[in-house]
Amino acid sequence: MKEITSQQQRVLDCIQIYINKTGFPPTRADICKELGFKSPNSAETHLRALEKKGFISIESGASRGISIINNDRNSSINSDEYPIIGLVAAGSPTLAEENIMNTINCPESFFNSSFDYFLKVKGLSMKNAGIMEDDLIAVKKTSDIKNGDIVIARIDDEVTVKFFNKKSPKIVELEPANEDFENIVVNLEEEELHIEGKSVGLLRKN
Amino acid sequence: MKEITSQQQRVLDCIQIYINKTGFPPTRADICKELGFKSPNSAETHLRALEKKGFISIESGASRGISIINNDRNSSINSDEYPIIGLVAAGSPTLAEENIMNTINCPESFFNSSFDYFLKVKGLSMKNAGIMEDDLIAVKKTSDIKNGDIVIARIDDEVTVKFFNKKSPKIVELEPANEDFENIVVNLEEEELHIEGKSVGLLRKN
DNA sequence: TATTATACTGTACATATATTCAGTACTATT
DNA sequence: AATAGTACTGAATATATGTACAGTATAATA
Repeated sequence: MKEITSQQQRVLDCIQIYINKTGFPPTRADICKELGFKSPNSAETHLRALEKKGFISIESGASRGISIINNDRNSSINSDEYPIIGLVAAGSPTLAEENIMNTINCPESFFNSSFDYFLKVKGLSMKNAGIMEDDLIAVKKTSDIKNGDIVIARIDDEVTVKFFNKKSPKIVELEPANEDFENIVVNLEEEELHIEGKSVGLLRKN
Repeated sequence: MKEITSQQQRVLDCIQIYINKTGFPPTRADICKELGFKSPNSAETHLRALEKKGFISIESGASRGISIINNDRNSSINSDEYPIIGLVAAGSPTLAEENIMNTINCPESFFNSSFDYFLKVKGLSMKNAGIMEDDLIAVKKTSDIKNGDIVIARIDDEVTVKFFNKKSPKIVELEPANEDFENIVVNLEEEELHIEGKSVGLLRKN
């Protein structure tokens, strides 16, 4: 699979959004309208490029004959198989194979936002937020974090799940939801804080 | 919602199968080809009937503008659609249409056990068990209950989610997981206790 | 330097498609 | 007996749509 360009990604996203919204794929004209193109051939050439690269298939002659090819090898965006990663005290929750305990088949639009993997929770530091040991948190890899979000944070090799609270441009507090645990105060000038992502959902099996 | 006729059901199934196969809805001609009709108007009239009865929506003027309206009742094909039922204080959590708030597409083997519906939780009586307001509990309709199971219990018209604890052949205690709530002691000789099912999993969107 | 890929505008046209109209026939309901 | 719904055939047509052709421009590659 070749690389996708940013414009081609825009077109691909546009198709997916259109299908989600209407239930059927867009025409060339629909894509032009969504993305501001003035010629249907602009959409056409992008579609042919996406087809050539294997991202979509186009039924020749048929109207709205575009379908998105699910290729889970490529991005985690189109995949229905989501990995479960164990929250180990030391080390970043990477998608490296040795950290993947299992996978779960799950619709892409299962939670309100897309997500990248499930994190298996250790400990009870977020107990009062209803996050218990062995719960699976749906994690979206993003740096778009607001105060009050439940984030997966890493300081050096220590990974934790906490509430995010930016007190000042320099100070971030990571707040547990359990009276037995203390706030973690991070001075961004002294320590490196990595936000691996945020929680967009939770799954529990019992 | 009116009743569907057998021919209309065939057309509806045909549309669903076509979408599953190709990724986009069929044309009138496609439906004719699949079902052996000789005139596109045969498909057209069935489509209009299905639209009138609320099974599909048709985008006027658009080609392939058919989309199936999600109605879990009509799910011979989509066995992965589970209803969400609101936990109302009064009344049994039935699958009657008026109680279904929404549906979720979910693999059948998503939790460790099969289940029948999602129950949307009201209140915080199971807070310490990690069950928060608006969480969705995956409920399996069963009477195979052990002590310690989280059950959906009904006494008269009152429905609650609690831990199940059979103290004696006559006495069942329904125990909340929140110090602000009291145990419900049920004397089976005096009151009727209906166990609607038990929790086999939990889903939270945030 | 020539070639290829990307990224568009603009026009044109064959055909794919929705949709209407005119019929026929059967069934159930009022 | 009249009306409405179902279940079709068959033909006609406006328009929705895919797709080719003719350009322009930029960037990267061989």
